Amino acid sequence: MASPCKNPSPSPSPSSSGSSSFIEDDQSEVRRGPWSVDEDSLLIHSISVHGEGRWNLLAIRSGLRRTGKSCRLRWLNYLKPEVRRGNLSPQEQLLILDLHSRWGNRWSKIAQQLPGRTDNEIKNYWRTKVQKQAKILNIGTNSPEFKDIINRLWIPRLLHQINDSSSPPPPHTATTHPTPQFSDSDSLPTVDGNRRHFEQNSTSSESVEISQVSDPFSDVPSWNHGGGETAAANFEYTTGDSLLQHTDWIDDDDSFNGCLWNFDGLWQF
DNA sequence: AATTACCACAACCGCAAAATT
DNA sequence: AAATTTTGCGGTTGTGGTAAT
Repeated sequence: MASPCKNPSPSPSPSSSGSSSFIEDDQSEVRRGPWSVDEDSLLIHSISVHGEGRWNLLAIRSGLRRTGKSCRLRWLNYLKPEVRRGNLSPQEQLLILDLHSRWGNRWSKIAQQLPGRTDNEIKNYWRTKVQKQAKILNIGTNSPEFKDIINRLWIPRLLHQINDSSSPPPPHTATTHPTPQFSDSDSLPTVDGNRRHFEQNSTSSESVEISQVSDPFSDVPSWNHGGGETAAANFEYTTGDSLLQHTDWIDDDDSFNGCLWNFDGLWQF
């Protein structure tokens, strides 16, 4: 395949460089690879005149030597004014984790719940952040173990970040965070304007609470500097049906713990 | 300073469903 | 009703940028 590139405001004028990253055999061939500024302008103009849709026709009418498919993708994933760029907020990450637990790899469906985010972006997030960790831990993203990790470690950390950003730092004494219900819940995040919140499940017995015996984040910016004790051990997850206590597979396996600390990287947004 | 390894993500592909002719 | 075209989706890839060595 010809070569797209990480190019937030494409692009270094491929036509002038003769860059090898463009497949452009002759004047009649369709272009592939990164879009140039001129192409973007042309596409935007063409859409403003003809509107979205009928992408093949639009590609022809615009004079772009691109496939309709390529035009559509460029517009939807990059040029469309609503598209938001930049790091996913903790709230957005939380939502993605939750929705993926319900819907699996239904990226477009998940993206619909995150205004301005594209399915491609969410997919990339999942692959680069979530799947990577599963790979490091040598477990599948669908495995109960991995879901447990998400519930125990990832989500509390995101909640902590959200708390930090939305209110003054909580006291260091034990705090209780109301948390969304993940994975096993039928409740869906709801939209309140542009803000989202999670509806507590009607059955309070299923609501998830984190009782922080101590706050693993209060003193250190990242988790992996503590040594023997895992952060997981500092949480209890009450689900009503079960009290998720730290499991043997977490605490007994040093090599696993070593891997677990790789979660730190996930928070470096 | 040079090299290597890894990361992030834009853009591609194939396929299937939906819409149109 | 069948054929064709368009649209949308999920998976994958290639490469520039960056960090590590």
